[in-house]
Amino acid sequence: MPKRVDKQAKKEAIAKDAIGLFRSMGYHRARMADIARAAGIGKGTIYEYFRDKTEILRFEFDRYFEAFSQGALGVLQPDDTPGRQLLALVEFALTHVEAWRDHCAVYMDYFSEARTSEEQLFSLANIYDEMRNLLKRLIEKGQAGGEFSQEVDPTATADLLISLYDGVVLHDVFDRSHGGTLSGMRSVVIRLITSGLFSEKPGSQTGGRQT
Amino acid sequence: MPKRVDKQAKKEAIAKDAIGLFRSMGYHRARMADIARAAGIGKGTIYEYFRDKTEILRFEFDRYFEAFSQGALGVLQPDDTPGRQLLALVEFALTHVEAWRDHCAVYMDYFSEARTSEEQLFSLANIYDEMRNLLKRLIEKGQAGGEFSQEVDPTATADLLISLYDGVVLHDVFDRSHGGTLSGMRSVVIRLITSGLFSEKPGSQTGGRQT
Amino acid sequence: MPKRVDKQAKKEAIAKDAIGLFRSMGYHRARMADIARAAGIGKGTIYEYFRDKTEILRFEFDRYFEAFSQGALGVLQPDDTPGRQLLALVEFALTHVEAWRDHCAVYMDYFSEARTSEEQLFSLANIYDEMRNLLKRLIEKGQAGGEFSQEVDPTATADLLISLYDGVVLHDVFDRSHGGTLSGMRSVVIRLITSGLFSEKPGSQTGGRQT
Amino acid sequence: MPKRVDKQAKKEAIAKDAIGLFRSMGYHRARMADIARAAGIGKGTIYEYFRDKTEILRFEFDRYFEAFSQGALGVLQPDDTPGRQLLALVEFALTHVEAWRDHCAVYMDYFSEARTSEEQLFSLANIYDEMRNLLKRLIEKGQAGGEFSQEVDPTATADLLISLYDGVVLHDVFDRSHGGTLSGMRSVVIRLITSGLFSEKPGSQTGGRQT
DNA sequence: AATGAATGAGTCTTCATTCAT
DNA sequence: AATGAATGAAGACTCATTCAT
Repeated sequence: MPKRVDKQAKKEAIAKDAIGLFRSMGYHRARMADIARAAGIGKGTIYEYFRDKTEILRFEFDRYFEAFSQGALGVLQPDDTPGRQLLALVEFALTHVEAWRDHCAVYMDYFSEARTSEEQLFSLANIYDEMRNLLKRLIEKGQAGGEFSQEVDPTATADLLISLYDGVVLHDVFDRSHGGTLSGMRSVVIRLITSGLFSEKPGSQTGGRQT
Repeated sequence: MPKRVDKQAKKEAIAKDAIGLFRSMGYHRARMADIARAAGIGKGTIYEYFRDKTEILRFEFDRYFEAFSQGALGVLQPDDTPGRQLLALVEFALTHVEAWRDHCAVYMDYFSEARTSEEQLFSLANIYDEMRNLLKRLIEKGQAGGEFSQEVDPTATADLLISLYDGVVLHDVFDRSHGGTLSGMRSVVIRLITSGLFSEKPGSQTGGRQT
Repeated sequence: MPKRVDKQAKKEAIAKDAIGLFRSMGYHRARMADIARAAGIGKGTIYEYFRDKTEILRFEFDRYFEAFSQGALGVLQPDDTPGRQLLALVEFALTHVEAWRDHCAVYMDYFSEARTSEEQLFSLANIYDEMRNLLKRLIEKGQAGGEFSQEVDPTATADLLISLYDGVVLHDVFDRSHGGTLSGMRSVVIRLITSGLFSEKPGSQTGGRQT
Repeated sequence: MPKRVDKQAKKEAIAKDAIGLFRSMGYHRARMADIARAAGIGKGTIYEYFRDKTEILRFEFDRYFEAFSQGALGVLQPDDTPGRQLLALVEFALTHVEAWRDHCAVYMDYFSEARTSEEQLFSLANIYDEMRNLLKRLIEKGQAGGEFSQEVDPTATADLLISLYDGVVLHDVFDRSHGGTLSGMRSVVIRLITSGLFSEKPGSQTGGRQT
């Protein structure tokens, strides 16, 4: 039993070091030898813990998404209104990006790999579906209770929110120079979701949107 | 006396075929031989038009971003209010995604490559800066005129909108299965930006969650 | 007939430009495109005058060796003693190196290519044989007349002189930095051949060479 | 726990096999696959020991020159006269050519490569300088002691001797057919250096041709 | 369990040569 | 005769993976 734990711990340690390397030099540029060096082990040892290079990526992103799922469920207070729950989710999502910065930087590599992988080992579609359904139900409930606007399509909105999340992750990688766009972005996201960018009396303004 | 060829046209044709291939099999998986076959030319001929593999990617994304920049400026009616201009930009951005679907699918490969490229030939930062400034000025003008909410930070908002765009591009790739999430997303995006997801009288509800 | 002359002249012009290029960047590093550019013609045009790349090399070194042969014969005054004739040859050989500096710099490339060429198109062996025989006969005649030392083997001596020539050519390429070793070397070579490096009364000194 | 290998010994073994191959088929014609086969290893294994193809060449010629330097110093008996030392050096040099025949055959490839190499990693100039200085000092000492002729310039003479060596090396490659010109050449070289080719009383004869 | 030496399939890239114009 | 666009065979080099120790 203690051996098992050690194995699992070492596997996680290797993967963590690998992700750190992927972040700094990219998944494709990082060679197995680099990963081994970063993890302070021999090259062959990696294969005692991972079938191949992509499995390291998969392993870490399974953890990433698992943590996201768990965390998302954790912030949902059953007694809250759907609106509050949605905002809690958004809040959590941004926190998650901050807490998993290394992974976010590798997000594109992961997607890129996942998209063209021959074996459909990557469960991206599932993860998306899961999140989409969660959000969809939330929105529908909110619409039923009159809290959310009736005008939006729940599925499309769910997709939009996921896209927004993906975009924030993606964008954050490139604007590390800005010194972290995330902190400033939090309140804007909340504002956007609650009442949009326009000032209080939207009235006739929106009606005129040109085709 | 030698063979006459429109070099520019052929270069574009090769790159276009290459992007199509990158879309279907991914940038890294596509070998130069595949590109040559897809373009109906010999392997060596590619090098008559491109220095190396990455230059194909760069070339096409320069076109992509150039088209975006030009198109974005094109939809801005000087007489419109900032609000209308912003909505026009959003509208255009979504159209652009639809018109450049192949490129969008390769977006991640491009970013991934650009991020870790040794040569800093990729002008991603410039493009982001350009768009950010454009949006920022628009928002500031809108705030000055009372059309936009005073509560949001212009820079953060610009970042958010760019992120939203990137996210839509990124996400669209994976939900091709859905049969195009874009069409449904358009109205939601407009709604989100104009008045948020909540119904008209959100009042005090949101205040509770903001940490 | 005038056309013929033009062809021949152009062929020589191309080859000359090519040799200049070989000198500066080496035979292997110089591409046909470089040669064409240096000659101010199209890439394909080279093949109107030369079967392939090696033929340029061969053509120029045929000229080099032909000029050497002709020149060598030219300086041989039939009335001179073999000793004077030998010195005249040495004198000429050094002059030849100076006059064909470009070729000398490419000497190694030529030898290297000639040595491993599949087709035995290169007439190096013939040239060596010719020169060896010329020198050998000269030395034998000189020995018969008492002018040359009886102690040396004519064939070995002929080889030595050829080696000396090759060495001077080879060495000269690398010591361009010295500002031309050739001028200073002339008198030393003459001295070496006439009476060696030791002072007049060699007597017992040479006898003692160990092993 | 992993395989134990004497890296240095294996590196030398590979390089030795490679040089043998270069001798028979030339440096440029030998492909990495050929080298691998000759060394009885896999293609990739070469790169565990050498950065690239030229490094094999460099490595072996560093050894060649190092052995020459060491050997040359080894035959210099401090008590000997400069004349005897010079002859010992000549003797050694010819022995060295015989002992390093493979390398001599590749000499031209090496020079050719070294001359046009972009990286100035090849230390040919240094080696030449070192030998030139050694010889120069020797000659000067011999002149001071009256053993060598005062008429020759020490530097030019040193250059001449180096050239002679280079020439012998170079020439030997092409006359393998002769069944080894070296043995016969030894006595001629000694004779040449000690007292030239002419018989004892050259007197005024040489004076007439100079210039 | 751990290792790193060995491997060769795979990839990009080069460049002499051809040939349609 | 002249050209340069096109080509693909050839070659150097990479790197994930294996396996003997």
